Amino acid sequence: MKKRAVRGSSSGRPVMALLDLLGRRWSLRIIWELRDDRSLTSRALRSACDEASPTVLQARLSELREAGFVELVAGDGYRLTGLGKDLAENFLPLYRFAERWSKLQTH
Amino acid sequence: MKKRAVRGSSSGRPVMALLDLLGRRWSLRIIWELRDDRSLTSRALRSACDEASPTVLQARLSELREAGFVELVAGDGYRLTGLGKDLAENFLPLYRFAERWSKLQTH
DNA sequence: TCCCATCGCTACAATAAACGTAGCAATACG
DNA sequence: CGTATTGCTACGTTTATTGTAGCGATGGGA
Repeated sequence: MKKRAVRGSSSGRPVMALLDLLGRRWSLRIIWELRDDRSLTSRALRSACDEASPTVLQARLSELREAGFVELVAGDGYRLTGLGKDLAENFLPLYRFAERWSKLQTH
Repeated sequence: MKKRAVRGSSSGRPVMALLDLLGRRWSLRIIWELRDDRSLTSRALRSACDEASPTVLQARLSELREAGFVELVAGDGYRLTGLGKDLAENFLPLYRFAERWSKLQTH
């Protein structure tokens, strides 16, 4: 029998916790959809995310809110916090890489 | 009845495909563990990844190899390709962010 | 007031992904 | 020959995600 954290892999070093949070389904996508100061209602976000299940979207939103990356503004929907924008900024090179990479993929 | 891709969310825009690949469990972690030209055997990688199941690790490795990010060098184990290093480079700001963020978390 | 649309969010059964353990074939070294 | 390692797979169990439906609350008209 092996002991395991609630959702392991984040034991110890700090980077792991973020990789663990972002390595869940739709986490990266949500941040992507909220980039550039976009604000989306829960349903608009669901549409943007390819009609993903509201169950898991709410779960991710809760986690991202608890982590301080996302906030819910009454009457305006979800959007990135200052910290969340900071995170998204750090994603920019990754997104640019994705563009280049996708050209290699479809060749 | 809704039609859905094999592992959806990557439909259409190119960035999605990468987010989809990296948004799977252990993907980000594997790249992290292979950073800085490290080369790890499958079992060493398993140890590094908190004894994750070899089933899923092999699956991720296959996907990452197919995507051209990781390669298996006979007698040396797994390591990042040139493209993989390029990807890892684009992760650097994210890792640095994680360090800062983790300090806010544990407060 | 009533109707109706929308909001954020949840229940719940069905399906897919990941886990944990064990072990295979291949290779290398004694 | 044995033994240890490599990459990798089988398979039953557990966990995560899906898909559909619907809740209570809120805001506008009519």
